Amino acid sequence: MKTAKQTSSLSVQIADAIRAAIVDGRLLVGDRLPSEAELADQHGVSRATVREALKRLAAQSLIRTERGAFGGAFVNHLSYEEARAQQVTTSTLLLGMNAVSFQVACEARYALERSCTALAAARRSDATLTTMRTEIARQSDPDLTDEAFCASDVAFHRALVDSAGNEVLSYHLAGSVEAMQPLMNMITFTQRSRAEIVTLHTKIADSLDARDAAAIDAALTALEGYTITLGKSVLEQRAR
Amino acid sequence: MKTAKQTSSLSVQIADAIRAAIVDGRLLVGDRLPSEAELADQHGVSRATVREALKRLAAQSLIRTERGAFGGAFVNHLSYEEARAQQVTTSTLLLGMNAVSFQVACEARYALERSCTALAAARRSDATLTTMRTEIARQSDPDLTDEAFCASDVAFHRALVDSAGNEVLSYHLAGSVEAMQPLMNMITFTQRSRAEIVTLHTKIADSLDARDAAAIDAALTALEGYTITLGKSVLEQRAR
DNA sequence: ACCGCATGATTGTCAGACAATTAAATGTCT
DNA sequence: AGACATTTAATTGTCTGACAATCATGCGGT
Repeated sequence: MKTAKQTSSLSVQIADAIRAAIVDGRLLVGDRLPSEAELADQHGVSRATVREALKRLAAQSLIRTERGAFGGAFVNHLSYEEARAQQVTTSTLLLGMNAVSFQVACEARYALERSCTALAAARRSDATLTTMRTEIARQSDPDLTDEAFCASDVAFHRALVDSAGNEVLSYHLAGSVEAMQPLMNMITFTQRSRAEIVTLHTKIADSLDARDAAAIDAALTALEGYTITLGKSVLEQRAR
Repeated sequence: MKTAKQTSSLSVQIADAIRAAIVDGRLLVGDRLPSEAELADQHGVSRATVREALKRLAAQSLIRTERGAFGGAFVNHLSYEEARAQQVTTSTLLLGMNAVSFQVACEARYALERSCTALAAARRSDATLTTMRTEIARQSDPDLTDEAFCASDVAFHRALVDSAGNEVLSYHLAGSVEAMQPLMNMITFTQRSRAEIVTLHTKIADSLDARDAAAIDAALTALEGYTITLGKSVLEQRAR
């Protein structure tokens, strides 16, 4: 795979060494790393270099640091929330930097979201259904700002994927849905388009209520088509 | 959203400020940030603090640094590869640290993978099909180590998701498949289980060749069931 | 025109210092 | 003895100043 990384900086090498120790279990969650001074000694570098290495790991939420006596760097417990936040940052930037067309992103997002329909139909709970109905009601308010409408849209889809009752699936899907938000925010929602979306959301909620996976699938596909249409019209308008 | 982060360290604050500038476009790909000395002046901190902030951003692949005259920190172009590598690191740790059951992880992974079947059936290319057939042939070699078998398995599924012809979808799916590898490595493949997997892989390739999305779906579901069975037997064996 | 070399800008690393924070140990009062 | 205040020691956060390594540029010599 990767051979000799010719000349990566010392701080990178140290960060890689510690990361490897965490990933393959030589350091467990909650373990305390040696103090910065000790690490500096062990690796034969200055404290500043060790600190840069630790900051790299902290940026990936692999470790957390506490100050004071008996403080130090601890292997962090990566929660679903933290992991999702990082995934969203990465995915958002990926979409923004690679000139991904709205259509391709949308296609991916809805293809992914449809992967929860079968499980959701089988396992749906009243809690997520209630959330979905609540968000639909909110989306029907004409005074809602575009931003709030988008946020409610995300909450609605989040509830849908949570209905599948699989945390790992929720993590992946919620991440991909949220990462799309900057692109979705390009769309200014007219009252007519909002009504159309609310209609489709209602269809999704009703189908989920009835445990009809195929109908959820169909409604999501319709939503995908409509969203792409909206995106195209925005692009055309912007061209002028 | 988040208001006053009471007492986050200066390096975190500076990293957040720069990250925000990148995410919402005030800094574009390829732009050069001010030198460390200038940033230190601007923010009224020492160079060491600025450096720690930059290392945090570098760890997320948001920037890259070059040495020498006219070097400095540049806003990085986040490639699909880099993004996927980060996603895999995060997801792998998430699975490892949260005592996710093999069954739940498997269920999520195959649910996600099935989201590419419709598009893959519609757009499949000879290139990906060839890759899949090649990997199947490799997997039929009885002398293959468990590790190599797993690697080939990943390559096979990677080719399947690439068949959908949507880079964004490939990024998400390949990431979730790869993140499962440490869990998959727990399974020691007997010759009989390898044969069963090769059979199902062949069915997937044949169905993709025939553009039969439903059949791919069914084969993936069968593979999911078989994998979970294997996982269970490993757990039982380990209990003794 | 070509080669080599100095030069300046910039990051990478180091050493040492001090401030801030925090848990534990110690002391003090009731 | 127990509650409360103080000291202490360990540790991270930050600063300062320095030097080494790297590299585009331009200058000078041939």
